[in-house]
Parts: sequence; structure tokens; C-alpha cells
Amino acid sequence: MLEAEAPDALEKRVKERREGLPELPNADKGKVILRFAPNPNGPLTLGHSRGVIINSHYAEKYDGKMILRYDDTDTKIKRPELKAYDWIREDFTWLAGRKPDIILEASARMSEYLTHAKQFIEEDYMYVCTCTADEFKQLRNDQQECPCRANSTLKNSDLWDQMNDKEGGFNEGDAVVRVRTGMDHTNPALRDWPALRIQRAGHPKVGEKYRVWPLLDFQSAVEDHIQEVTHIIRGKDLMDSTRKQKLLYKMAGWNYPETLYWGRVKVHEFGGFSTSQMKIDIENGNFEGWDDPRLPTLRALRRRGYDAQAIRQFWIDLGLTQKDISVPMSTLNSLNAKAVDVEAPRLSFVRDPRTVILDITEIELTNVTLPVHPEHPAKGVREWPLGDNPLKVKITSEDFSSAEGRRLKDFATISINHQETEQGWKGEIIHIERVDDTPIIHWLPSNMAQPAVLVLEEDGELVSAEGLLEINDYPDGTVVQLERMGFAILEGTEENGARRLVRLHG
RNA sequence: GCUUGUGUGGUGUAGUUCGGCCCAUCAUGACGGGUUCUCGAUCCGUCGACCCGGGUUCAAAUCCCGGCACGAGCACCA
Repeated sequence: MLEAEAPDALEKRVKERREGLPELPNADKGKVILRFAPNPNGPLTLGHSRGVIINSHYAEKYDGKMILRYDDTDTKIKRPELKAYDWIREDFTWLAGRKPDIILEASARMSEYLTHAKQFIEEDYMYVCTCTADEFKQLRNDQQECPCRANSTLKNSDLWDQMNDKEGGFNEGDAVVRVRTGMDHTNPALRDWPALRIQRAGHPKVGEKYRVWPLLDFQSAVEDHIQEVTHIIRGKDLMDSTRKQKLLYKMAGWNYPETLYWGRVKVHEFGGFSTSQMKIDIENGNFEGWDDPRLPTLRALRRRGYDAQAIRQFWIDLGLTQKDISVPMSTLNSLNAKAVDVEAPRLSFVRDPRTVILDITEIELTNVTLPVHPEHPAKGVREWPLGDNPLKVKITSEDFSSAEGRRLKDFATISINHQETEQGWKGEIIHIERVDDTPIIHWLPSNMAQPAVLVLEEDGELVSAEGLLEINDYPDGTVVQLERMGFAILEGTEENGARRLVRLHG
């Protein structure tokens, strides 16, 4: 009786909470090869970052290799941009925290693709089709074979040569190479899908050297095989791509990689991530460039001071589901705040400042002491000398307009008389000690203030808010926390000498 | 139209393969409170979900059947 139940008890699996991403199917440590394959028609966006992070994360997890492949075989619709090759490499390295193991450019691998194409035509896996796109569309819908399908192998080889011949009869749109998958597939996307076509526009990398270019499904299929990619993880919009490629792999006798998918992602604040659309918007002057802080490009996020590790964590938390999702930036911002907070020194920034004049002859204090970071006293303190009487205090216009008393943080409770003098508006110190819950405001003594601008988005507009920044000697690139305002990064100096900051988030 | 995928709190996510440990996890968010001389951080509390309808079963988020909703592909783009 006991023995009969024992096997049951052994098989009883305990449900454990999974940490991080699930295991990859059929993954042998040290043998996994993954790739991330963007089109270099612009820099990487937050959307791309999922591909970079998930793939490189698995590459590290299994001690495997990570390929960065530029899928730049379209010279017309999504024309590659030369600078984007460098941008993407930089974006990748920053985000993944390491360089790709292998970098490939499809345009530099053309001879491989054309050789395979020629061979596949000779083996009759593919044929040249001279129907127009519209004609074939009709045939595909009706599940009818096109006349070209009946051409002999020899004829196809001849037509293939004509496609490649720069002086030949075939022009752009005249002919295309199709994979002979069959017109009887229930899924219309799979019916004799196109593998290569003619493009006359020059390629920014290789110029006019080639006339026939592979389409994504063919280029990717051949390259993944050559590179011995073991796992493909990509958006589920490419599911039919997998099915098409599997048909080709079967003909060629190749083994298709394990494939996993994620769903479509939107971010509440940005919507989708269309590189092409951003390009248009930038050209139209709606944005100042690829690193405009309002854009969801990695360059913009990096400029604003986002932490790469926080972005990595963001995608790993979202996991590998095929659900279409829309996430708010607050989820990422929360992770980012945790990442940057401990290293962010506190500084005071007074936007749109007003000057309040205070008589300090009655008080004993000569300077004000504030922590660099309230949770980490070891980081030291900030000393603000009060200087000569009267003390000129800078506060933001918002705080100024109220008639009620205000407590200058870490200093004194004051009242503002709203009487203007030559030096500023008159105010009075009510007491130094904090005795009530008068609202606390941030401020600066004029001798600790330097001109500054804070670049931030307000109602869709990019605003350079003028103000005064606490004098400091932190280098550019330091993420700071502006008291009562949120995180920002020191970026540089304006022509007029003002310090420039870019807002990160609250 | 054909093909294909997905439905768990406001937003994400774990659990679904192999039904019971799930009156359902964690994060984020909102709300309330403690602490703090920042609108930050931190601590405590509260809110809130298995798309719908049948079926199988002692037992269903999980299995079966049928709906519904939303997304994607059917480009000589990637």
C-alpha cells in the first residue's frame, strides 16, 4: 500500500515561484547562439531594447554568443542610415552592458545570399516569377499557380542571370524569386513567398554593386543557418516568418532554431515605437533630434540619465509573454529611481526665482548645513554661508505668490511682506527653530546660486526653464535630485555660462 | 475573407504543460497613516483580478466544448 503510493508522492512537484525569465528549450550551456537584428534606419528605441535585453540576457545565462546583425537589405523603403550603424552599436553596448560577440552587416554578406539563391534555383526550391505584384496577389488569393511556376530549371537559371545583369532586360519590379512552397497552403502568407527582388537604388554601404537583394525572410533564414543560431526570440508579428522559413529549411535539409515570441508593446506616454515616423517628425522639426528628451529612443533615455540596469530589469520583469501590452513609464521610472537614488546628490534648483530680503542681524547662525543625501549621512553635508546682512534669498515664483508663511528648508520660517524694494521683496524671519508645520519650500542664498536652465517636457513642448542652481562641482553626467522637483542630469554649459540640466523623472 | 496569436486586480506579472498546497504571487498604481526640515526615500495599512456560457470531476485560473473581445500576418518593408 505504501509502495503503491510512494511513486505518486515523488512525482508530486512543488510549485515554486519562478525568478526572472523561464528556461530556454533545448539550451546547452556554452552552445547557445542568439541574435538581435535591427534595421539601421535610425537609432534604437525603447521598443528595440526588449530584443537587446532578452536575447543578451539569455546569451549570458547560457554562456553563449550574441550576434548583432544589421538587416540592411532594403535600399528604398527603409533605407539604411550610415550613422545608425554606429548609433546602434553604441546603444546596444550601453544597454546590454557589453559588446556583441559578433557583428554582421547583411549588406556585406550579399555573396552568401546570392550564392544560396542560385543554388536553390538550380535545385528547384525556388523559381523566378515575372508576374506583377498585383497579379500574384490575385493568384495567391485564388490559390492558383502562376504561369512562371511551370518554367524549367534551366529557364529559371537564365531568368536569374537576367535579374542580376545590370544591362539586362529586367528592371525593378519586373521579376522576383519565389520559394516553391505550394499554393495549397491554408495560410495565404505561406504560398510561394517572395525571397529576393530587384532594387535599383544604391545602398549606402555597398553602392551599386548588387541588383538583386534578398527580402528579410530569405536573408534571415540563410544567415541564421550559417551562424548556427540556436534560438530566435522575436516579436510574434514574425510568427508567419518562422512558418515560411521552416518550409525553406525543410527543403534545404536544415534544422530550424528554437523560436520564442513576445507580444506587441506600447508605452502609455509614447504609444508605439516607429523609427520611420520619428524620422519624419524630426525632419519636420517637431523634435530637435534623435536624443530629444521627449522621444522614446535609447539615446534620449540615456541623455536624460536613465540607468541601463533599470531598463534591463524592466524588460525581465515583463517577461516573455505573447500578450500585447501597454505599460506606463511609471513602472520603469520606479525601477530607475531605485537605481539612481543612492548615488544622486541633493541640490537646490530655483525656477523662475524671486528675491526676498531678510534682516539677519538678530540671528546667530552664520551658515546653513544640509545633507548631501538624507539617507546616507556619510556622503557629507552642504554648507551655505549666509554672508552679510541683509540676506538675499531666492525662492521660486510659485512659492512666492502665497500670502502665508513659508519655511525655508533647513533654515528658518519666514513671512513675505510683498513690498518691493530695490534689492528685492521684503521678508521677515519669524523663527529659526521649526515649531509648527508651516509648508517647507526649497531656496538658495544668492551667494550659492548660479544661473542654470532645466530642459524638460511640459505639455508636449520642450521647455528650457531658467532658474538658479546651487553652486556645485559635480561633473557633467551626474544624476542629481533637485529638492522637491525630482531627478535631473547635469549636462553641460550654455553659451551664456548657465549650467544646463535635463530632467529625468520625479 | 483566410491564417495565426492572446485573454488573471488600474497597469504589468506568477501560477495553466502534469486539476487539489490558489477564498490566487510579486511589482507598480491609487488611497490612508507613521517617520523624515524635499512634492524624494522609507515603514505600515487599505483597494482591487482568473473574458463569458456550458461540461467533466469529490475538486477547475488550470482539462473539454461553444461563444465573445482584442491583436498580428496575408508587402517586390523590417
